[in-house]
Amino acid sequence: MHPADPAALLEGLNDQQRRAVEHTGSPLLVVAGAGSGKTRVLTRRIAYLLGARQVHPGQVLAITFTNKAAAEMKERVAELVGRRANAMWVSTFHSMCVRVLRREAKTLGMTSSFSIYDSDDSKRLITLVARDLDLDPKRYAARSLAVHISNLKNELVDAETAAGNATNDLERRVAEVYVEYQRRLREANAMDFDDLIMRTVELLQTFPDVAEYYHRRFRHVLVDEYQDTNHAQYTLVRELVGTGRGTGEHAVPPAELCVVGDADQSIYAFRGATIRNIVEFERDYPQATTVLLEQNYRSTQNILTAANAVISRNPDRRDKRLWTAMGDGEKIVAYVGDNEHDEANFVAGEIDRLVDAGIANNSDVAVFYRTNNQSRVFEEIFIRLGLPYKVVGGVRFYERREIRDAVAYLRVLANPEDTVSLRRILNVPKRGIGERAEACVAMHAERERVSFNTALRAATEGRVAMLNPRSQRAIAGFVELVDGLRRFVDDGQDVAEVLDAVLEQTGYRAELEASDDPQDASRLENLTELITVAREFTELPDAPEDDAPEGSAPIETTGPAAGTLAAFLERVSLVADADQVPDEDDTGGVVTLMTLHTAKGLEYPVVFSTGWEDGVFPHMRALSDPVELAEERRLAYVGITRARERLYLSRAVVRSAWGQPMTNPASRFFDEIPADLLDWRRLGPERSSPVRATTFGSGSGGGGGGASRSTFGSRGTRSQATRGWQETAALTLEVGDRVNHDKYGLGRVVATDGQGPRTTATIDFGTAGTIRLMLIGSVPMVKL
DNA sequence: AACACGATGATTTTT
DNA sequence: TCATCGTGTT
Repeated sequence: MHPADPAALLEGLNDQQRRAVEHTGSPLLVVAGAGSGKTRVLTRRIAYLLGARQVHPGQVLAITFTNKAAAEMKERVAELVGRRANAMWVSTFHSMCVRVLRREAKTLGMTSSFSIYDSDDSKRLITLVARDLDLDPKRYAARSLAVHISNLKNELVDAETAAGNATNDLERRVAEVYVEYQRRLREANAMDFDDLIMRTVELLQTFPDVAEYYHRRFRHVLVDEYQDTNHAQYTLVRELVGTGRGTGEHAVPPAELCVVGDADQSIYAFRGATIRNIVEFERDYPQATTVLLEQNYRSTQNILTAANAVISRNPDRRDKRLWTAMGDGEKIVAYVGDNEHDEANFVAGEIDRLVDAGIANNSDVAVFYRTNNQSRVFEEIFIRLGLPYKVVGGVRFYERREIRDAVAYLRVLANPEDTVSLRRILNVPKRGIGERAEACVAMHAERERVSFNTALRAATEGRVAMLNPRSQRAIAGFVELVDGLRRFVDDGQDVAEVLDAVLEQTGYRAELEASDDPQDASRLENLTELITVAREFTELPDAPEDDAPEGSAPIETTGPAAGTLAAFLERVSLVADADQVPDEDDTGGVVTLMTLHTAKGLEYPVVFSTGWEDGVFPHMRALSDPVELAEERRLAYVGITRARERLYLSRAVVRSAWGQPMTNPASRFFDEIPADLLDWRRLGPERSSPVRATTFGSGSGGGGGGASRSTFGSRGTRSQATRGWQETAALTLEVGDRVNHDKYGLGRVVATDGQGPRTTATIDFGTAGTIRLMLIGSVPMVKL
């Protein structure tokens, strides 16, 4: 049992943290600097509500941005209060809204089985709409239209209002697309991510009974990462808290609100997040109390001083100075490489040195960069040195084509009207329903004002104009296939079984198995993985017991019953993190590579923040815009403050961008760090005698190998040189050698053949197959 | 309907 | 550089 002794819950907190935990009544803003124990404050506060203030756990709503943060918060609260934590709503903005919306779907004219469209689905639909409206795809790219519409939704501007407000051509076009896009979403019984928030707001604002229900239920609302909220989310929170101004039976006093955030860590403005929400919190909630957490429990003072110095350059900022009782620690190591290979080589060498010296394990180390493509050079070198690593981010599991195809089938089974998913799988795998046929069906749908699904069924009866008999038969086959699979679902089969049947009966699996493209082998593995996920999902449903406070109406659990297809789809739609940040207890440990954005919220004893070049970081597009530059600076602040003990900042003089070598000046952020904090290991190539381009002997020169090779020649020279060097180093292969190929992955040489430039190697790439490759030109492969 | 080719253009991305 | 997209060919 957890007596949740109130005094114990305040133990070990500093004064400010304690104030935040104990504060009662008025809205509370906790300005939590990086590493200042914000999660601790949130979890203790929740436990304190329960333990000291007799709050029922069902009255608590805690909102985060990520599933990971929600899971962590729930776990840490459970450590304090035990199973009572299960009765709380601790969830992301989006899953919270889905819960509400599924419950109230009818009120909004939807079915509770509505599909959730992610940005890819939404872009597809917008493409269709734009095409139907005859918009020039050059001037009105789907991606850009999607961004515009998303921005409008984030500002809670609906399609009709957008149409009315449009003052120029672009805005009018966007509004036109927006109107039609919403019509199609409704028709497909679908909502996009932004709708989830916007429509929940709409629901609460339009239906006082619904709002009252939630007002009575949630007496405490806590919001994490408040600086990342956009206007819609801000309004949602306000509606959830309520004004207490209702009359008669609607008079429910406002809920107690506690928001936690750090304006200096707002790095998602490009997604509509507005610091305004945190900067002006006090104006929005006049009686609000603010608590400032400045004591840092993560980093050394040198690291914090650097972070403070950089962020202080941002204009219009509330001053905040992180400090620690832990001492100065090491200086920040700085390094200038001749090129990105040199830089990566330095990083790898340093990691090696730290690990050898027993100062760190691989898992203690993270390498950050501004853009994903920068990971490549690190991967190359780490592979060559046998340094285990993991890249976090990039193409995620649920974004892979095969996974999306499989999920689209499931979505169509759950929601027959889901047009985007339906059209996605219509001819996947190829079954002879081409563009032409699809267009005929779409035409029919539009003319008859019926859904695509209905039109498809009309096609099987020959009621669609211009459709040739062959296509008609193919469509009939498809419809039959889907109906057969749906019967499977209706029979109550497990999700994994349904998925298996989908892959089998559609021939999807067979097609991949028959292919000799090694990528398809990995696709097959991913699908197997998806089935495993589905199986685990049915076997260990993690739906919590819902336990509403006494006196309030009982409330449904998560919506769809645990383990069902609907529940699985919801999980898949709202949880994108199948790829995880490696655990520190991952055997032996791996170095973690990620973008600065992904790094937010994490911490590592050793951090390498790389690519500190004007044009890279800060990014080119931010150089001329003070607002964007300020956001880049916050990104620098986030990067710096991830480091606990050792921080390395590095740049390369020359870096290849899109195949062209670029000479970039040092990042301006270097100049913003007090010089005495920096320990420059290398200031760059000596100006007087640039390192000569040497000829490339065979692989003897270990150690500094690539590092000292100059790239100061002409452009052509550089790329030739690098390539030549990789050739000799990587391509002297013997039977038994292990290699890593860009496309085929890890393999072992089983045979070699031929001489000189005609040398070939036969390599067993495991599941990707055995392949014979010529070792000529720039082979995308390295020897391990 | 399916494939092959050249033009294009390319931050960051919790949901 | 490299993946995606639209166009043209078989």
